[in-house]
Amino acid sequence: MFLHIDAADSTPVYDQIARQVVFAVAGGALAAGDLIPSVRELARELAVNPNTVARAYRELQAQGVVESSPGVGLLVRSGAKRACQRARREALRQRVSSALRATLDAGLDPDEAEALFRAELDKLCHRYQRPGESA
Amino acid sequence: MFLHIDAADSTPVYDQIARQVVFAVAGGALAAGDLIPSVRELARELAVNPNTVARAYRELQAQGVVESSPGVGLLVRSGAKRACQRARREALRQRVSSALRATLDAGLDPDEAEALFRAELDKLCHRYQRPGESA
Amino acid sequence: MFLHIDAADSTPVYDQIARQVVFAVAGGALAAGDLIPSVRELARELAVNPNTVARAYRELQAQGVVESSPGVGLLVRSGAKRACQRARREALRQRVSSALRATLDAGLDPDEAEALFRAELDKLCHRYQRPGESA
Amino acid sequence: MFLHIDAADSTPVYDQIARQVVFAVAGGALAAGDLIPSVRELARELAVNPNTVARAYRELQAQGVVESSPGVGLLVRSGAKRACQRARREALRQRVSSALRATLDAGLDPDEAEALFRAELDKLCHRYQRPGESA
DNA sequence: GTGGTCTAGACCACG
DNA sequence: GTGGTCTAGACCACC
Repeated sequence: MFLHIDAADSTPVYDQIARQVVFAVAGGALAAGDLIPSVRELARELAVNPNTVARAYRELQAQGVVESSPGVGLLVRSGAKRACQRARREALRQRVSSALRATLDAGLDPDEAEALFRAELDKLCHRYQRPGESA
Repeated sequence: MFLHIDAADSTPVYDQIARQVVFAVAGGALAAGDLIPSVRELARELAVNPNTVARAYRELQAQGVVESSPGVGLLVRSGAKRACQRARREALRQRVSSALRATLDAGLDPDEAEALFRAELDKLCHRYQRPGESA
Repeated sequence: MFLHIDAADSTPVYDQIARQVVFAVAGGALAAGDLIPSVRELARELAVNPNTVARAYRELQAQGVVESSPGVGLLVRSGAKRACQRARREALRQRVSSALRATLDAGLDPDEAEALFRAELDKLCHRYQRPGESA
Repeated sequence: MFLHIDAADSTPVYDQIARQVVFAVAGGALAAGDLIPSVRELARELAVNPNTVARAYRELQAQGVVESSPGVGLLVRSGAKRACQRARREALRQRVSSALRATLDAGLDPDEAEALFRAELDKLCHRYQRPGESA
């Protein structure tokens, strides 16, 4: 399963679920017409309250990412991919922007902000790309 | 006054106040022994409830940033500067790190993350440094 | 319920609540994973304002004794017991130490301090152990 | 001067002053008819607000420990010594008693309370009586 | 139902 | 004047 809940994250669980579904559609892991996991199944897998999953799904329906097919489940809508990519881009942009704003507000100059950014990026890349993996 | 409340910010008002005091101490705007603004005065200036300011100040006391001098006010503690600088650095580091993690989790590769970062940094710098100002 | 408020005690109500929860964890009356009484419930039982209980609980969270499970309640954290025992021991030690220091500062010699201590201990033990109960 | 202010002590400064005068009378450091330091002089020595000293002296007058001699100052009253000794005894008794009560309330049994007491007494005696000093 | 934030206003202790 | 405590009640997010 492509979903994971981060208890340390301050964003609500239902938001984490909805966001990850959007990102999965944006990245192609979920394609138009695909069935997403049932509320009960996902709730069991993630060990969260079914109401929480249901709320995430409700928001995804409201955003037009999925649609209900009675008796079948929730399907990824045909036009959803492009919208999800836009949403993903915007969400990331906002997050990066606000982190930068906080940094500059705190009195660091752009060079220091950049150094901070590079240090963190290097740290994180070691998790995604083991040294020597990609020549 | 060095404090401003951002109503759009989802972080609680009392947290914004406490954080900005910590940053002011880290940056030297407030030095050891300085009296910070009184609860009532700051509440009036920021147009918030005195209890909200009091809560921010209570947390600053708990963190050891300020200490109460009964009948006088709250004073910046002598050893606070270094701790505040550490706290500021760590807060910024965490924020940048989590923004980057979200970016990479979403499937962007490091180059795309960097491009995103640069674009936002350039946007923000125009607020801090008018074009052509510094060669 | 294991909690009681002593109105005659000059220590704040929220402190009495927090301390008693710490002591309950230290003594095993509350175990890791246990749900502590809800803010509203405890406020009703003790006949104090919910905000007062909330403040006690906030401090317990800050101390790492309990953690919030959104929509569920406050749970005793897994590692809390040992820390609570340490905190309890230290609190008692400080109190005894300061009473003794005051006694010696006042000019009583150690033997007089000891006599005073024994007299009070005997007085108090009669509340905990009826005369003749234990040889 | 026999007075010292402990900033770490949570009891108010004026209380510390008044108490120490009472203890000085009880111990004979101040005798009936002695003049206690003037408000201004003591305030300067202790580096506290004159109002604070004045308040301490007001309480001492109310308790009948000192009396005003217009144009001269405040004198220790003739009958004060015995009352001060009683007050000192009672203050210490209460403090020891409340420390013991807290200890027993916390679940320690009398033997543990005694062990705690002895440990602290030994610690403190090393400050008052250097090893080998009194055989 | 849960906790979390905020407002409003009273009262007290200290200087 | 200062901070500290407590009450009362509103609104929100989450489950």
